[in-house]
Amino acid sequence: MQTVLLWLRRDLRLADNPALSAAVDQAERVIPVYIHAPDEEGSWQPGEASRWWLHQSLKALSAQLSDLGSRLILRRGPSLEALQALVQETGAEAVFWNRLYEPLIVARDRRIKQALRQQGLAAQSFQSALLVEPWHLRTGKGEAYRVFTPFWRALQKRESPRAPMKVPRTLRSPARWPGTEALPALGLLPSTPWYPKLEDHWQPGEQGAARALQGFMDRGLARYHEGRDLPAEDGVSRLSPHLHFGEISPFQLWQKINEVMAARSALLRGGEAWLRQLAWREFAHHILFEFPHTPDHAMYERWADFPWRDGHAPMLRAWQRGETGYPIVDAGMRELWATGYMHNRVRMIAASLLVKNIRAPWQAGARWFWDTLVDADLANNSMGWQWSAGCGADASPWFRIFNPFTQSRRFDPSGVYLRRWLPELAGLSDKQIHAPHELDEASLSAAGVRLGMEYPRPVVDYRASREQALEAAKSLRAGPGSVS
DNA sequence: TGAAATGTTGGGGCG
DNA sequence: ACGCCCCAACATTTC
Repeated sequence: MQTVLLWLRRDLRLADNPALSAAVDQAERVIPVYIHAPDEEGSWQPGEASRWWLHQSLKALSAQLSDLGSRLILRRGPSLEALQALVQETGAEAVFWNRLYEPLIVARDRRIKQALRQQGLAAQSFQSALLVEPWHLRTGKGEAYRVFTPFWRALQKRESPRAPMKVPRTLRSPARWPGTEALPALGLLPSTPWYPKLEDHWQPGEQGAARALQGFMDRGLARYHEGRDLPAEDGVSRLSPHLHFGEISPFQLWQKINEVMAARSALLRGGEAWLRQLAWREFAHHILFEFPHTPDHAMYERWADFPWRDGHAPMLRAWQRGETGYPIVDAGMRELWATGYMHNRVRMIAASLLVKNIRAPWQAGARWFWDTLVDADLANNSMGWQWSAGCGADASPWFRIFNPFTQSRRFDPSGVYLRRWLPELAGLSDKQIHAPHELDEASLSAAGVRLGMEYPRPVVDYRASREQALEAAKSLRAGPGSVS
C-alpha cells in the first residue's frame, strides 16, 4: 500500500500502538490524524477537565510525531466526512484505528467502517485499549460476566496478554501534507483559564504516563495493598487519566508490573492488588459493552422506582462545593475541584454520602464527576456510581452505608489529608478534626472555628438519614439484596 | 472495599 | 470460696 490514514482517538501514544505499527508495516506513507467530533458522543461529551487533558495530550503527541519527522493532522468532525475528505486529498487507500467500547462510539465506528469499505478502502480496527475483548470472555453458559470475582478468575486463566509493541523507528511522510487545524482552534481549553492549577499536578502525554508509572513503581507499588486506602499518602498510581487517553496501554502495564513482581518478591502483594484494579477497568468496559444503557439507567430495572429525596438540590450543591459539613467528603470534593482528581477511597465515601444519606440520584453524582475529573471514563464512572448506589453489576449491597466519621478516623487518622484541603479546620487536634459538629463551644473557639461560619454544620443528620435510606431500600418490591 | 445491633465470653472487683 | 455484677473484647447477626 502507498498511503494509510492512522485515525487516532484515545490511543495517544507511539509505543504499543497496534494501528500505528500495522500502518508502518503495511504502507509506504502514514498520515496520523485526530478528528475533533465531540457531538458524536451524545450527552457524554468530555467535560472541561477532560478537554484540558486532551489538549495537552494532543500537543505532546504532535511534538513526538515531529521528532520522528511526521506530523499530527487535526480536523473537525463529522468523523466520516473528515476521513473521506482526507482520502480525497491524499489518495490514501486505507484507514486504520484502535477500537473503543462506548456504545455510541461502537455504533459510529461500525457505520464508518462499512462506508469506507463500500468506497473500496481498506478499513481496519485493532485491539489496544483492553486486554480482552468483551466478546471473547464468556461464562460457561456463554453469557457476559456480571460478577467481578469469576470475571477476574477467568481473565487470569487465559493465556497471558500479548507483549507490547515497540515505537516505530521512522514514519515516512506523504509527498505533500494535507491541511490541518491549529490545536487552539479546536476550542478544547475553556475561555476562562482556570486550568493552570491542573498543570501543577499532571503531565499529560506519553512521557507523563511513563513518568507516573516509574514514580509509582519506585514509591507506591510495594505497599500498594495498604497504601491505596490512605488518601494522605502517595500510595496510588494516578495512571487513570493516562489510561483513559491511551497514553499508556494495559498491555504495557500488565507486562511491566508482572516483570517487576517476578524480579522482586517484595512487590508481589502490591502488584497483585494493583493488577486486580486494572482488571476492574476491564470489567467495567465489558459491562458497558454488554449493557449499553448503564451510563444513564440502573443496570437492573426495578431501581428506576427508587424514592430519591425530594428537594435534594441544595444538598447536591453543597456536596459539589465541598460544604457538606462532613470533613472527609468536603476534603475530597475540594481535591477534585482543585486537581481534577480524587483518591479512590474518598470517592467511595463521598459517593456513599450523596447516594445514601443525601439520597440524590446516583446519576447526579456521576454527572458531576464526569464534568470535573481528568480521568472521567464512561465505563469506570458508570460502574463506580452504580456500585456505590447498589444498583449495578456486582454492586455493593444497598445496606452498606459508609460512616464518613469512622472512615475518616480509620484511613486518615492524623488528619493530614483533611488539613491539606480544609485549612479552616487546621487548628483542631487529630482527634477532633474528623467531626467538628460534635465538639463543644470551647474546643471550637480555641481552634478558631464557628459552625455555620468558617465551617458548615452537616447538611444531613447522619443517623437519621441512614435509617431513612434503609427504609427507602425496603420499599423496592424485590428487596434490596436480590439481583435482576 | 460497611456499620450497628446483638450475643458471648472471661476477667476483675466486690460483698 | 463463691456468686454476682460490670464491662471490655470479640463474634455473630442484621440491615
